[in-house]
Amino acid sequence: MKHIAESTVRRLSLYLRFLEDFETQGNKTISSGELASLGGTTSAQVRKDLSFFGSFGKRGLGYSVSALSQSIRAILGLERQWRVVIVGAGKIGAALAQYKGFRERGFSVVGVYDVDGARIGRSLDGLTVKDQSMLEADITALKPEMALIAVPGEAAQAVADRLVAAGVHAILNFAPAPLHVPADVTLRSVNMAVELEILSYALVNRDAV
Amino acid sequence: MKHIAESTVRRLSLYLRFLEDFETQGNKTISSGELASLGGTTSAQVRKDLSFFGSFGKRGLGYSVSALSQSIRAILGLERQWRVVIVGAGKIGAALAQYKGFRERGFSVVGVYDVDGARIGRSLDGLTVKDQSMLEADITALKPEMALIAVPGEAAQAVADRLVAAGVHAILNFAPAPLHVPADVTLRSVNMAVELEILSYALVNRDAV
DNA sequence: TGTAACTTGTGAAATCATTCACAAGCTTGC
DNA sequence: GCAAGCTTGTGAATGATTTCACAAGTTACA
Repeated sequence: MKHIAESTVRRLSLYLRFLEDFETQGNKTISSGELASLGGTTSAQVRKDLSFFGSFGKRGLGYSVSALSQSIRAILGLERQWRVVIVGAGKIGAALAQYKGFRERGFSVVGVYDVDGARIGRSLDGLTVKDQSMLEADITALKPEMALIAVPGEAAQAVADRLVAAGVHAILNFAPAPLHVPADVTLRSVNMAVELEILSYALVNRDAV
Repeated sequence: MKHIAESTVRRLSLYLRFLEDFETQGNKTISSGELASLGGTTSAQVRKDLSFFGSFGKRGLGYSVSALSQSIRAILGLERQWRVVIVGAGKIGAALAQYKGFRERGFSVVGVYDVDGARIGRSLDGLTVKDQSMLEADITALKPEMALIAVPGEAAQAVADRLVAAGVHAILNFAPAPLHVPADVTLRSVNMAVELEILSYALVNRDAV
């Protein structure tokens, strides 16, 4: 298949959320225009995004909410459970470990690790924080597909290297540091300070934005 | 000034981080190529990003690390302190309130609010969680420029409306819900589940990514 | 059955972002 | 002072993404 833009994948994930909300409200069908207004985009954008993957609607009627949800779940690979480990049990790591939204959407946290003795052994929503030295053995045994990095910036690259060596192919990095991984590993980073700085830019350049 | 792409602003924020690291290592100048390799981009991209704002380098030599840091800080509006309020003192809100990276970069958290009596009065790194009913009065008194929303999805739009009515012009939303704000308010959203779903897509479509 | 009102799917056009490629400028060393 | 070696700044070219605009399919209803 042709390469799909990240912006398209991100929007599909949002559409899925709206479809689920829409379904609980008892609606059976939805048009591209309705979906667009929920997500702050345009109906043409919605239709184009979906068209990369096939034809899901009925002309004159719109999309079946349940069928489209199902199709998007299949496209995104959400019909299965994904196992996730979290490295770093500080404030952010602990918050992520206890975040209900992950499990609801099929992401199951199977391990939380830290180097700090004061945190090891602590219980987070039924999960016990383990010593980081157990990371490799656990990855071998539990075969998590994804990892979240929530350690200080200085430690992040070393953690990423260990995760990659142990066989993890997808990493979501919350540490404020640029990470380098091999081409066959997917890496995404969330940097809260960068997000605030973009807001700062917008505030001081209001006319230009 | 011409409109600047968000991708450019985001990279500027990253460059600034690399420049600061680079400076603590005692380096005086840096070339666009070095800056690019730190950030996983190209030297042409770095030069183009900077060229939107002026001419900061010396041909044959590169950029003065300290002068460029300073220039980027000015561009991003980071030469001043920004006051931030956090609405929602659950796991995510509390983690954000205690995140050191914000204060280090000039973002000062001046208030944390919640509706839950069990959380009100709790102390987070010197800040006391207040009842959400005090939000408007505090915004009037403290004049925060930015707000972080870390409440459940269902409550997020109502919080956003109150923030906007009270005069906040920049919002960073961590709630998993689409928010609608007037055009003169800058809104950004961070949705962790979406990030994981993009990883999921990448894993099931490895060849296509 | 026929018509009016919708809505999709999609090439084509327009817009936006990145990469190329090179003239021009600065530094160093002889 | 001059040549060699770098590196910037930037138009032009390329590539990617979004928007436009409309033919074609569907429904509702008289």
